Amino acid sequence: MALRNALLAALADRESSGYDLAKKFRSSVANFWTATPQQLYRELEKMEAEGLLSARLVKQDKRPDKRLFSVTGEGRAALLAFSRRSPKPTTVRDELLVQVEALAHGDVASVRASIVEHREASRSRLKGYEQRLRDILGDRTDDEFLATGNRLGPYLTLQRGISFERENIAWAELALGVLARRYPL
Amino acid sequence: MALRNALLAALADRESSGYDLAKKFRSSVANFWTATPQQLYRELEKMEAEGLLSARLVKQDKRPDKRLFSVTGEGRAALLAFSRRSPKPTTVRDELLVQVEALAHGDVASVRASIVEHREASRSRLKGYEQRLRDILGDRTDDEFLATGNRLGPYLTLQRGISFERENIAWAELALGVLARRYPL
DNA sequence: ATTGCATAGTAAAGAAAGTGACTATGGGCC
DNA sequence: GGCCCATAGTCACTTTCTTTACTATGCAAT
Repeated sequence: MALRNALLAALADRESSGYDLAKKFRSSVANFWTATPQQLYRELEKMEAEGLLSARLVKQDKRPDKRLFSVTGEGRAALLAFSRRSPKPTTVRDELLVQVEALAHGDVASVRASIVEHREASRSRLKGYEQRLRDILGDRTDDEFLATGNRLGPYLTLQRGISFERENIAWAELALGVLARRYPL
Repeated sequence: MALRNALLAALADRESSGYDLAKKFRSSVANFWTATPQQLYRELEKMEAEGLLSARLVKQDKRPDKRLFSVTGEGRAALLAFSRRSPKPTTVRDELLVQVEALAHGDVASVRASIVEHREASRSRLKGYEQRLRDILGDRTDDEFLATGNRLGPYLTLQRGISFERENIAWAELALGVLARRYPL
């Protein structure tokens, strides 16, 4: 009931295929909503059946045909209605932090390795977000963009993604420092 | 397959009832893992059936009887095995950010109100975490605690919760500032 | 006297999500 | 020629989660 809205939000800007959306969910939407490609394809079918989306088949020469989805009037109405509802509280699922919580009952060396992995993944996502931010800004400063730009929503969610990843990295450094001190190699 | 580990982590420290766990998941574990009471009761049953937990009935005078769960040897082994697995990537579900992403297609006044609500909820959780941190530290400084304390895991996850909520608040301020500028009341 | 809150749970349907395998085309690499 | 990668999906199965609605007890406030 909520993935739909993330899809409507993504499709409201541009017509896309399931494949395009899967990439977008992997690279940027994952910041605030995660979904697997299978989920997307399933949900897109349902939404088309319910009249929120319309689809058109595009034949391609050099690659497989694709279906491009776009938001219908009904879909736009649903998105507007969603924007008026009070959003559910954020939910987080972070297995690494479960491991850290149980540090005293687990394998410290292994958890330490997981923290390092996690930090590297955050660094890599952070780079992607920063690149994307530069793309949105173009040659404008943040301030010029905020005064006149027309992709405020994506700008704001991107900022949240950036600060989240920065905090992930800072936290990982803290945790590794603590572990180095208490559990020397 | 993963909620169990969060439960094992919570129970490894102290024997608890389902009700206790529900409170803990609401107030602190929610930082890195969310679960409803119904999920917990169901999972606890399964885990007891599989031998990861043992339960004992405690009769109470002034309130309903309760069942206290504790981790068995098998449960400890499962937790150790979990700590050695590579954790799945963090997943986030944040409806507010979906609304913000679709700002241009939604009701800005309503989204603004949601951001304010969200900020207040973060402030309140932040206060709770800071209190909990003071409880863990007692009269020690962070540094003394890190040198000798014995609840390092909870300390670290709490730090992550605190920085997360601080960033939520800072982001909300940013977003409200941007909206005030672009969509004056 | 009743309402509301905290404690302590249970039941069961239905929606959503995750997992793994599979089909197909074309391009580039070695 | 064989292999992997990117594109563009589909299918089936299973697990997990959410939602809604229940049962009970005792305390405190109005």
